[in-house]
Amino acid sequence: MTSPRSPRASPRRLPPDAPEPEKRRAILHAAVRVFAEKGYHGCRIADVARAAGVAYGLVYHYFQNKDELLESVFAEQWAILLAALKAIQEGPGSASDKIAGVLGFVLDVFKTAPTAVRVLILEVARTPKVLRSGSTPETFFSAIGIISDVVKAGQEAGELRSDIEPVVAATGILGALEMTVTGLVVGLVRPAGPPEEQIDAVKRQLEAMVLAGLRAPGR
Amino acid sequence: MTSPRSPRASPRRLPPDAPEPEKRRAILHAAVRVFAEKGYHGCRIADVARAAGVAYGLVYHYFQNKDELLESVFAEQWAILLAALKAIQEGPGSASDKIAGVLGFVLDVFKTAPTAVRVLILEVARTPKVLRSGSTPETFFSAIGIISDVVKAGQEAGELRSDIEPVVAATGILGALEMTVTGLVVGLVRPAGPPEEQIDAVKRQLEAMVLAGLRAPGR
Amino acid sequence: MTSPRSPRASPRRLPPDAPEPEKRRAILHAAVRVFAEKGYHGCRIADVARAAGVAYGLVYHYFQNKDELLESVFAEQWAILLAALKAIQEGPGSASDKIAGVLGFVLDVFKTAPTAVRVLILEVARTPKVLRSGSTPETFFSAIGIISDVVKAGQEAGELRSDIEPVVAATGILGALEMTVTGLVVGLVRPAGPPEEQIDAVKRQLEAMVLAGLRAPGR
Amino acid sequence: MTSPRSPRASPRRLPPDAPEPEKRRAILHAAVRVFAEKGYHGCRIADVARAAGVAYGLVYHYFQNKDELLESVFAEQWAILLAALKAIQEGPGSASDKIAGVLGFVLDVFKTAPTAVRVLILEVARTPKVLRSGSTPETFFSAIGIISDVVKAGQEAGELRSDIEPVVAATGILGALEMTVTGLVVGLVRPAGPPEEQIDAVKRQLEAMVLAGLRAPGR
DNA sequence: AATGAATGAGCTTTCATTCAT
DNA sequence: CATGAATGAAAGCTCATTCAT
Repeated sequence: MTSPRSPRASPRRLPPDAPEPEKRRAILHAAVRVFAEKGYHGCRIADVARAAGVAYGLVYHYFQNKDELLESVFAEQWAILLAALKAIQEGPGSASDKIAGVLGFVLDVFKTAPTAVRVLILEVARTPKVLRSGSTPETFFSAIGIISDVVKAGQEAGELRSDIEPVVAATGILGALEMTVTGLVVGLVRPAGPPEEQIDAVKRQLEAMVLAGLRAPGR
Repeated sequence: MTSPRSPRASPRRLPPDAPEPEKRRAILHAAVRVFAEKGYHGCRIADVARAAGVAYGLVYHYFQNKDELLESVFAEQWAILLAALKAIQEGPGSASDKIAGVLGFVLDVFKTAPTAVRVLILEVARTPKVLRSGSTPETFFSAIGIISDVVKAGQEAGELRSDIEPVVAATGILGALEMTVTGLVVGLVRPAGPPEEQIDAVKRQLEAMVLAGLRAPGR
Repeated sequence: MTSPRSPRASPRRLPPDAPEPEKRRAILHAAVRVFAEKGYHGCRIADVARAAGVAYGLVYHYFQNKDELLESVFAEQWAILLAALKAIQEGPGSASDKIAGVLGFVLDVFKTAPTAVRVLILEVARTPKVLRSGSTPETFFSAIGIISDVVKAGQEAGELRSDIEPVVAATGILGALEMTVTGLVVGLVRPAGPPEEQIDAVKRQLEAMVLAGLRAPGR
Repeated sequence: MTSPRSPRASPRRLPPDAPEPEKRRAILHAAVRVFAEKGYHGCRIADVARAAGVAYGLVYHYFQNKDELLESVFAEQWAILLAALKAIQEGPGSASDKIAGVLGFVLDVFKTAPTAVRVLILEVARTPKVLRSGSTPETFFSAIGIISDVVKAGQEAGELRSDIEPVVAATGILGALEMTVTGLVVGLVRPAGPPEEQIDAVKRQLEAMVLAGLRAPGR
């Protein structure tokens, strides 16, 4: 990985107006599945190509190299998450509502696309430093930043307790959320009832716990 | 052709009474450092050998292969953590005290041995499922189990709220803790003041937040 | 950690209709030469690749591993021999004619391609049992079987003596043939005259001896 | 193999009067068993040491290196065979008697020590050229030579046919014998009856065939 | 004599990347 | 755009051999 073999100039980006080629999408989606199953390092380009039903070399037609492929996968996933977070942040409602909204959103996505979430959870921010040169870390920081801002706003409004730094709060929230999803993914957290309701139950409990931990005294 | 080479008779395990060879320790410690720096996949056996100051082949004298080396590293680290968790669980004090104790322990270890924690955090439980065939997953489950038991005891004593399943609570606690440590590792969480006090501050805030989230109403 | 890496999906076998790639042939032929010179264990894949004039990795593109390469070499050589034996068996002539035909065929092949014969002689059927898991042993048994059938037919026709079990006879015939070729290969058997005639002389003598040993009394 | 790492001067030979150390014998015998099972290249010094019940390094105390160990094994086995051949040659009886004696001797040895024969059969004269620098090939030639002399004597006495060169005859005889033993080893040749008698039956048939092939016309 | 930990060259195998078609 | 054969550096693993005890 990251063997800087030939820092080719052209970023291989399609002209901004052209629609994204169908096969590029196929590769990207296949990559998500394969990464989810074997992890970034455990999979070969050949695996992705096969899963996408395209030829070996085509991957290199659309992506500079393996790293860029990973970056693209992450970028796409994070873009969705970030957009949602931003929408929630800028939307109406109290800080508590917004935090609950974030928890709910992630768990809902997990209900419909557990694989994608799994990749985000298990691979992001777990890859060696070298990889950290792309856009991934900034994006990760952004996510923390948004939640952090929501918390700060809540504190200033007197709704949330002020003795906890927003960054620490945001980190704790995301951590609890992430580990809960991991628990679901791994099968550790497995409440009674049909799958759908299981997740809803977990969502309610997590929400209650997190909000109680942040609520300003007397509220 | 390769005659199946009778599946390696000696499990390469030292007799249980013999003291651990000095060089074995050296390799294990070196592995922690190298994994921390480059990640499991990013490092070569040669790196570990060099860092340990031993010959290449000696690694294979003490460990079956790269995987077993990783397993051993994890096993050792987890053993320490689990022992501490158990000691806290069986010790005196209320459920809140014990939970605070767990948070404090992990953050204290981080203060003195951030490298080891980093390996545990960034590499463990982030490797594809298949890998989970060793002792790692059970150990991870054990950790969750212990915290979960502490929570349950607290609930039965009326000290902690009962509307949250112990497993969900335990997962949330560990998640918040882990992400906080990650934040410290990555440099995201970076409160003012000298390093020592920074961590103490984070510890206090995390503790307050977590306990408030679990406290039974009216307490 | 090595995710089990789904057992190599493609058996690396070309579709039965496609013509064999030129380079695959080149590798196979080079392998024969190199095995002949250094023996299976004494040669490296690098040697074969160099002798074939192809890149290192291409060997692994066409063959699973070193063992499979050896198997392929053997399979090819044996296939030729077996086909010839079968043709002789099913052709016209008495049992004696057919046995003489077999002796002649092998020694003729040796005249034109001593290298290939050398590989077959020195490497085949001399490798530990375990190795025998491929197709080699069955093929070897087939060869014995064919000769054995020829002998049996000759016995039933009253042409050959009946007090010797066909299998024993076949084994003796092939053994004498093989050792003779080995003697020629090693330079032990070295009659006077130019090479061509040397071999012919040996052929006549071997034939006379073998047939006299099998002839039915009174013929 | 044969990496001429340090052509140490001392041949590691014990003083000619001293009795052979018990452990040296143990190693030699273990080597025979292990070679028989896995072949020369398929076995490790560790295998031999373990089979002999001695420590790793002791093998190197008694033998220069792996090659010398193989040489010693062969030398010992061949010495037995050669001594027997010579005894037969110099003993009384006609050429036919002597040839029958050779066949009988080898098959008898096989009855009592099939393993040792197997090593001689399957490993000797099948090892890459490089190894041929020791005493092995000469010994092999000697065996052929002795039989060859017996044949020649028989020809001069008018007992055996003269139209076959003694070397060719000797090669054929040994080849038939060797392949027959191989057949027994591999389980290909498997006549009816209890094991003991099976071998005797094979012996009689082989003898009849070989002698008929060599007898002078009119005898 | 005996032991087995220690060494390291060498070999097999993998797989990201290139390129001719 | 698409293909997949071809390349070769890199890394894991083996095992003969040495050496301190």
